[in-house]
Amino acid sequence: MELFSEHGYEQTTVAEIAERAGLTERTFFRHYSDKREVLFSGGDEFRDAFVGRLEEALDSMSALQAVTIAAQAAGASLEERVGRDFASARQAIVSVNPALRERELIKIADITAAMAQALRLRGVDEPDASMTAELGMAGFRVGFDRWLAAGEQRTLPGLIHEALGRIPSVVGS
Amino acid sequence: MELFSEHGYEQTTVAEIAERAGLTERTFFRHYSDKREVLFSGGDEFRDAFVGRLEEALDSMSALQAVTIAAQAAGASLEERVGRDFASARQAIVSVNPALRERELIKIADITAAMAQALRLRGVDEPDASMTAELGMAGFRVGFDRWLAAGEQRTLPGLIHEALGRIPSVVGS
DNA sequence: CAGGACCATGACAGTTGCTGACATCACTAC
DNA sequence: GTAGTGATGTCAGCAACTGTCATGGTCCTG
Repeated sequence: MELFSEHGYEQTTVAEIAERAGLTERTFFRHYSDKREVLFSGGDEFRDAFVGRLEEALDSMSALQAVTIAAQAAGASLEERVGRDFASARQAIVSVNPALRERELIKIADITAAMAQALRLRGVDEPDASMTAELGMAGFRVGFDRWLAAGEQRTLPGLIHEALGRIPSVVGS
Repeated sequence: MELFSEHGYEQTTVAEIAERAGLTERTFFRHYSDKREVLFSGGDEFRDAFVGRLEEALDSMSALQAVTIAAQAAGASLEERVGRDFASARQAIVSVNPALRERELIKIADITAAMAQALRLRGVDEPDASMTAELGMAGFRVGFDRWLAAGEQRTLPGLIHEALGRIPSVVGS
């Protein structure tokens, strides 16, 4: 994060990162599958928070409600684990770099696919399972973007809830 | 496509592609920004079909209806321009390769952002603009995936329409 | 405590994607 | 006919990534 903030992501070489960490370049690639992964290390916990909470919630409510709960839980987990300041600094680096955006998008897509699979296992048919998962993730993304907007005071789960709460009127109008 | 089908995407070098095309490797990179782009050459037309149709449709109907029309138009354009067989062969290569999936996802994300921007210019506020755009793209994706499923007979626009038509009941149940 | 089975790291060479710089050649405008 | 423009070739070079082998530490076991 230090090096990326100072010189930008592309201008920072893996050799420099390794040196700053007191490691060899070869060792870096043993810990991270590629250069981009340094910025995505907490991804597994995030996915597990998302999907795990979804599976729990599915016992007692509709699919979309459960997905909403899961998205909010993932947001709460993110807010607690890393905080808004870190998330904002990280996003400033990721959002301006196509290669990093791509990596972020595929992580999100994989979580969406995992949610759809969980819904299918609970008896939700296609295309409803995929659409519901996509809706939930759309709510997360829209809420997340607004959470990092300048001057925003609300909590991430609150913004996610608001985004998903807009669906009925978007559909109805 | 030939080389990728024979040896796989990663096992095919740019030098081989260039040689098969009777070009130099350097010339390849003058036509395509990177190795992945050979498989995404029609992307601009696709995006224009999507966003252009959305802007037209916004004059006479609700935002979600317009997005639905746009997604169906993009689907029709795709079906007509490349056909199901080619799309299927291409997807078989793209879907198994993370690097190619990433490229596909960022193209989709850019179109989604362009749709949200078009909606905002027509007076749709946030978060509704982003949510509507995300909904429309979700419908396209779900429809597209089913279009390529084995044994599927329906048209791509028809499947997109069906996917988006499921939203009210997903929300309501 | 000796010996061996690991596991993380270092060292090093090699491949491939991609870029900058310069030269060449065909074509067009005037 | 000449100058300009655009597409291509040539070449050198960087940086991301990988395979392979060596080294050193830790832990387990007899």
